Amino acid sequence: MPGRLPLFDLPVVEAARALIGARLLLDGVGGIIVETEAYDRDDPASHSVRGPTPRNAAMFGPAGRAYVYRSYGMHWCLNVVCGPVDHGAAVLIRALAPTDGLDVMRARRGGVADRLLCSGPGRLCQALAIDRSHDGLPLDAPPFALVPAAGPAAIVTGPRIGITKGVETPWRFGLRGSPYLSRRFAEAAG
DNA sequence: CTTTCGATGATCT
DNA sequence: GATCATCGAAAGG
Repeated sequence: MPGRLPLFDLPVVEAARALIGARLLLDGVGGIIVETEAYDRDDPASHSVRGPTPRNAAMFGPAGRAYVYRSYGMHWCLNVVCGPVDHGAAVLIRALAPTDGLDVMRARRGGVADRLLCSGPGRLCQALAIDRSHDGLPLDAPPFALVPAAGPAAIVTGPRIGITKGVETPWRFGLRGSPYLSRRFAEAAG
């Protein structure tokens, strides 16, 4: 399987950490992943908790593919399916530090400040023009590209955002100090 | 600065 | 019919 990345096969929480610092591009447009969240198979917050459905089918397929779904009727969200085949776990990509195709992203995002181009799961999908047509596609092959981080990243951890179940599980991960996070992490004082 | 709230439609019960 | 893995504008301190 050419181009397949080892991190795809990690347990989903480890994969969510490993994806921090990786570069994600679609048609050459994108940036460095700075924020992720893990969603596991029997996780009350996960779309996969009640088993396969038409919407979440990609979560139960091979790792390394995209799971794209519509959120609140108007946004798209991108996940990386991770773990064993058919396991039903995925990493939500929540924010990028934009590095490639800035002008394209600015146009798609209606001229917002650069720090808001990809600082949120809905925002980054708008900036990269991700939609349902990308559901199930491999993320390490065209039109996508996914380049792992060169070395270990400084990672901050906290509870996931916007959910009503599993609210205390600390499966949100961010690149420490990045100005492109969708929200700040509550870092320890001192 | 913070909190609140409407938009908007697929998905699942 | 209820529930959203969100965003941005508006209102309040």
